[in-house]
Amino acid sequence: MQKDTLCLGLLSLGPRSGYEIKQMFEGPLSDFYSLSFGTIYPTLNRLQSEKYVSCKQLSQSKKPDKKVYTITKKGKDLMKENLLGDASAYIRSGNFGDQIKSEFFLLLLFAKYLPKETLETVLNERVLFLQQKLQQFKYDGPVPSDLQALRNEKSITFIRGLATTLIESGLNYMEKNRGKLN
Amino acid sequence: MQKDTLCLGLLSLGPRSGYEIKQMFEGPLSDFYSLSFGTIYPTLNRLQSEKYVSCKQLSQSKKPDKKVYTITKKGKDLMKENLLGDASAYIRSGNFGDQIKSEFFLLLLFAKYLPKETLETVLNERVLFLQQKLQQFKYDGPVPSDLQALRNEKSITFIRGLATTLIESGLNYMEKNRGKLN
DNA sequence: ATTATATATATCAAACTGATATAGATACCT
DNA sequence: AGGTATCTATATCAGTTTGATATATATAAT
Repeated sequence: MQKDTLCLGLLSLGPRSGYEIKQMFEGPLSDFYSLSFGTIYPTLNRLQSEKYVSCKQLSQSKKPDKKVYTITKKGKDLMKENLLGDASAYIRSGNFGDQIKSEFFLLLLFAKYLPKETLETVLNERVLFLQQKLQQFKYDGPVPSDLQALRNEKSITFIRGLATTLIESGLNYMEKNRGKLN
Repeated sequence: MQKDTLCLGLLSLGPRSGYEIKQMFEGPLSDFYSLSFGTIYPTLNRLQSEKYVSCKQLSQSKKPDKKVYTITKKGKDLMKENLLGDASAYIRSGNFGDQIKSEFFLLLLFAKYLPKETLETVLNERVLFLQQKLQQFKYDGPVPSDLQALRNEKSITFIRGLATTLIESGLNYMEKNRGKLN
């Protein structure tokens, strides 16, 4: 999915600044996709110059000003059109896997070259990390408005359930089988 | 993990050409990491000029010549040193998640903008893909030598078991809960 | 005061990808 | 015999993306 469609999609959930969009990519969304500032800011500027989003400079007390972007009618139309194109391209491409770069799995692959205690630490930290992730996905209390906007999406129920299931079965497997690595 | 360490690590499993390294990244390894030709070839050339690998031009019948790279003692030393550094950096970084770009999850997130039948196709194709992946990970018969080299690694038993568990629980969840997306 | 931290925007060198070019060899079709 | 397609194999590069850095405002802590 191109960055334009993704930014427009996130803005369709409510007006946001570039900084807030980045924050969405650092919460639970980070497990599925991410974009850096170097991509987000230029994209928003271009989308604005092409009238797909409008922009209001907002003064805040206790914080620096921010530029809040709102998706326009033209932007929503483009988003829907692109989304359809992306889905068709996804289907036609025949490539239904995710693009993954996993430092953890590479370290496991070359585990035999690592001291035993280093490997143990890597595994322990990964388990702790996954346990935290699991709590995040299960947590149902109040969250910042950026994340609440995501959470209001109907499909998020399905996605959170899937993430929870995957992490739980992964943790379970690791705790039962980590002995095989020694 | 830097590309140098990764290429050396793969060459430590046996001599390979750039094309064969790329093929390893297109098999089961693709689910954990990947590098493109544009990264692999320049890396191998540099590693050779710095004596971390040696290179033999090989004539083949029925196929074009290939350049087969073999890791040197100096290369193995660098690999082990880098691997230790990578593991320490991983632990210190505090970032234990994987970097993921998932077109599938983004399409799910914006599912409400997609026609019902498009969403159904996306889900059906993903399920078929995962079922194939599962068979690949479970398959224990003969494979090309590149993949056999990976399979001989002791840690692969753990990794294959983990991948199998994750895919199975994911498929199970999707088949039980996909109704929630309508 | 100084340091640290958080919010916020912006830019850019370095790295990486995806596409393309080139080329040898086989295989199939007409 | 010529044309097309496919697979193996190496190489390059424009365009994209990241990760780091710069700049600035404001609060909080030492």
